[in-house]
Amino acid sequence: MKVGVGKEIITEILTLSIKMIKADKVLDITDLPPIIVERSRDEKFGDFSTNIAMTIASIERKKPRLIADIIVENIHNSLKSEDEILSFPSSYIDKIEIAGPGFINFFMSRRFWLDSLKIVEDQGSEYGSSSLGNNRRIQIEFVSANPTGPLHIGHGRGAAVGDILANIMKKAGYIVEKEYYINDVGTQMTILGKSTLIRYQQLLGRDIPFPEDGYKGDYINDIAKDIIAKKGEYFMDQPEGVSLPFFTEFASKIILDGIKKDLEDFGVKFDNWFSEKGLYDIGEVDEVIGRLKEKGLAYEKDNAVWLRSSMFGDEKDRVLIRGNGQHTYFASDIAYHWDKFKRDFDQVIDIWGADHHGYVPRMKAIVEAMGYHKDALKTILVQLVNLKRGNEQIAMSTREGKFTTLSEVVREVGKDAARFFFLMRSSDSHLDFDLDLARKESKENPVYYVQYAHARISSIFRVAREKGIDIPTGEEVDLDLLKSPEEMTLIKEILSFPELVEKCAIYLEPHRLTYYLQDLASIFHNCYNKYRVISEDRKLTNARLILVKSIGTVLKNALLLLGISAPEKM
RNA sequence: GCGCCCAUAGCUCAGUUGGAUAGAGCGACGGAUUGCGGAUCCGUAGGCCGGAGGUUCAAGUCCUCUUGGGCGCACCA
Repeated sequence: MKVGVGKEIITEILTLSIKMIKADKVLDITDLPPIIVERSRDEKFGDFSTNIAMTIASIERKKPRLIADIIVENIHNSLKSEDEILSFPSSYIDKIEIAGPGFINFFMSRRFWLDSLKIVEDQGSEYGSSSLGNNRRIQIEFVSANPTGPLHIGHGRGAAVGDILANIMKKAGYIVEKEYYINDVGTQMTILGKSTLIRYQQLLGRDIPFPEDGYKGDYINDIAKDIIAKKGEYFMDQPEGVSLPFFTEFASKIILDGIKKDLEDFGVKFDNWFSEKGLYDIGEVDEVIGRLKEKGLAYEKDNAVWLRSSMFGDEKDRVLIRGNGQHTYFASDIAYHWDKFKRDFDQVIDIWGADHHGYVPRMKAIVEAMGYHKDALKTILVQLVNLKRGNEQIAMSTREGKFTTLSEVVREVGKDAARFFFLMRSSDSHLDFDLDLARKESKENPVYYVQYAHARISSIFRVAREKGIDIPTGEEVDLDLLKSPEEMTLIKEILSFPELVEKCAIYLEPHRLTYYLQDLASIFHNCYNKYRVISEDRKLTNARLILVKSIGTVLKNALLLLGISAPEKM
């Protein structure tokens, strides 16, 4: 018997029914559209709905309600049939209605929901997993900030989105690799080295101006001091050809270590740190440009090498090697993505700040030029973050080196609140991050609200134990005692979790998780205030303990996906 | 000038990828506790989905135009 996701049951019976209708030639269905079953948006419309009658109607040019009638009648016959043609008991379906322009609405029985609830306990921490991904390999690349300064709050949002999406994709049955691409060559690195060198010289008393485009943050001074402590005045009279490479490497290493530390404190761990410099070292950039030339996709003009990206939907061709012989970042990005695809990922996902959106068509173009389907690369653009304290906006200026860093935010509000807040909006919406709200310990703060629900459940079990009530297992409990509409709503919400995880994975929209958690917590708190879990009625107590335990499991599993703690006490 | 994103309740935002009577949180107002955590709950008010056309059985959702905001348009990164 297949218990659980009701959609599967409904899809099965619809498929069977339509097959029979076709076979009996009751209806002439030449071109069957996909059968889509959805959770009904309103209780009045039952638990599951399908618009299949309408989609068939539009193809066959018949009346939708007529087709719905035929389908429903056939389903009734199947349900009544003595032959075991269905993989589930017919008592799982209470009622089927045709409504509106031709929707078919399915009302599931209490027995179906109560039976289904058991899978939550059976699966425990695995609950919510699915085989959607079929072990397909995907890579998610995110953050990838230049090692020229500490991560700021915008990187934090990207980090949260990437890390949590990775957790979701794993839960949905993908094999996921998280990667950070280190831009450790090029102009910005040179500027970093120069900035550090000049600070070094200034600290040692040389009166020289600081460059306009230099990195002005205090951290540069700190690094310069560090070099003085280790090397003294050695570099004061060295030629730039000697000192600059040292300063560049020294500074970038310290900054990168800082980035790693910040990410670790934020709960983000990468599987792979990929160096751009490494691409040059093994000659991959030149190799890929050579191949593109062979295929006629790159050409020389005006002393530079160009990619024929306009052939693939980009608005113009782009330079790969400049007239002065230097590669553009685009060149190494091509080599990098070529390398990614060589590593045999079924899907590559790049998460970028929205200010890079102009780059998307270019990258898609190159993926196609390399012979892959353009959807093999997906990009998520994360919009910017405004930091606020209550109603007051906190000014951020990266140019001047005064900006709120990720580590400052994490230190102030904690990792849990920060991760949750970054996921409170869809990625393509601007995000106002209210530091005051993130610290508040009341229901206004959604993180506390959700964690509180979990702590409250833990507390119920503490009390139960104190009263000598053993925590029951599903086998010995009569779930049929859960009769109130609020309890049914809770059960249905719990049972929609696997579906939610799949939706997050399919649409690459991890923010849905925080909305789900708030809904679930709210329904639980409501029910909690209305009914007592622990009462004189031992059987009812047991049934409710099972329900509450299942809610706790889902809250915990969802919080775990967010990388947020599920506290027993707060 | 061209391109991308956004516009939905006073505020901040969801909206099951085209479905039925558009939702939540916050804020406002009014209520709830001899018992499991009041760090909670319930109720009320609040809408021309920025505007105008179009596509179809059906549009907040898709197309065109338009208004306002954000961000990009280098042989920069």
